Amino acid sequence: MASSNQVPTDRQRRRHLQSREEILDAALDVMDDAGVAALNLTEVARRVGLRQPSLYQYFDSKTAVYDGLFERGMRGHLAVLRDAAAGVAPGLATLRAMMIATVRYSVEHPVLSHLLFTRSVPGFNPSEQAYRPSLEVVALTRAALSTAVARGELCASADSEQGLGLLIALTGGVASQQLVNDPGTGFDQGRYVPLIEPALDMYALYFAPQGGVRELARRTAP
Amino acid sequence: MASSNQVPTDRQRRRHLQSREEILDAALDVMDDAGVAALNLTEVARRVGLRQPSLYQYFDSKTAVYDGLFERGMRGHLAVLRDAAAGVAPGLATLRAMMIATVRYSVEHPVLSHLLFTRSVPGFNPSEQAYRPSLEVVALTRAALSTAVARGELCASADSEQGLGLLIALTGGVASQQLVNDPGTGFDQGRYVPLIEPALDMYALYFAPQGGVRELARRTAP
DNA sequence: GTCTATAGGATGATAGAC
DNA sequence: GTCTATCATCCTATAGAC
Repeated sequence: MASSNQVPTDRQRRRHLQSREEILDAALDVMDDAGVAALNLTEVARRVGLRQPSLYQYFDSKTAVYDGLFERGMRGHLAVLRDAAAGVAPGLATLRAMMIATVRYSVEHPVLSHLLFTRSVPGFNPSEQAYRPSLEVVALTRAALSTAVARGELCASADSEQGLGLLIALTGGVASQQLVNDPGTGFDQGRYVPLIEPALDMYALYFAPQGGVRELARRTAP
Repeated sequence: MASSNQVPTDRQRRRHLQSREEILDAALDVMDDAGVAALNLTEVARRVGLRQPSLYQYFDSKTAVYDGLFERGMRGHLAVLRDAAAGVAPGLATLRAMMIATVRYSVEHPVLSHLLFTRSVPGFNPSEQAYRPSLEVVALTRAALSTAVARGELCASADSEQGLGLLIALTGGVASQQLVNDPGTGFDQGRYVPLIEPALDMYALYFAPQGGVRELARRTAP
């Protein structure tokens, strides 16, 4: 009895975390209906079957809810990238799989990608912990670029800030165009999703290895 | 005296329109400080030297203010594109100038580009009139693509929905990366702005005309 | 942990005097 | 056209009972 109401049991801890996740689910629903910047704790509480003040047992503030979603989104993105990379050969094939996975993740989680990849919520800045997974995402991408160069699939200049920046710009550009111009459509039906493959071809051509097309063009120039 | 308080004079009309523009200026300032979704009519009125209810002489609602800004942004974008196209040769050089102008416009007007190119304001949808200039933007871009093909600077497949989509994705991707990852930095200092040139090179290489590098690579393949 | 009650603000929009 | 006054909400967050 000494510690019965002092230290929570594992079971209590699990239930608490489970409730947090349910609240985050509801918050996602609300934002999906009303817009990312229109998160409303009263509506979240209603959907989860609680009164609004009860949410403060699970989150210290509205910003903390945003932060929880941000962390969930970043972890999710990292997870699908790892999955994508695990299923294919290293190097260029991995880059391709990662780009496709990122566009798919963005299209299938429009609210999260708005929160992750834009500055659409006025007061909100993610905590260091919530942001951390994205460092791993960048590290994975750099590693895949480096491997593609080592395997002779891309020229050395691809493994640079410029090469990384162009890849990210292409990926984000395709995903953003799909979300803005064809919202509500899934990955398989999206009108702009098919731009992924030519975008990747374009990238691979531009960073073709030495002896590739650019070198050929230079050598055969008049 | 018969019509003195019925039909406004030209001078009155001009002053009215001028006040509208001042209100839009103040609204831009507010959004620049607090975020695009945090537009606040009381603060706008304060900055323009009026009381909040007086704004309703110039705009029917808060949404109408957003719409006025949207139209201004679209007209501005169209104007810089026309300027950019007017100063260079037709075809590929025009495409290059238009892409640079678009990234510059986005970086120099971050609030407007957020409003124009994302869905960051929950309830807001632009009116047909406000949206109209963007149709002209697309028409200009298509024309430049078509001209570049006709001049033999790009292969025929560039003048397609795919060619247009890739160009827009590249442009928006670079601009978006600059705004998200390096906000507050100008066009000339932006760390991601220099991606424009390689992005254009990448595009031109991918859609190189027949007899260009891709054709060469095919012919000299083992 | 959940509730009721409420503090404490902010905000969009309208009515009506001047 | 501009103002004061005010309506009508809506929302985050806290206090304290159970």
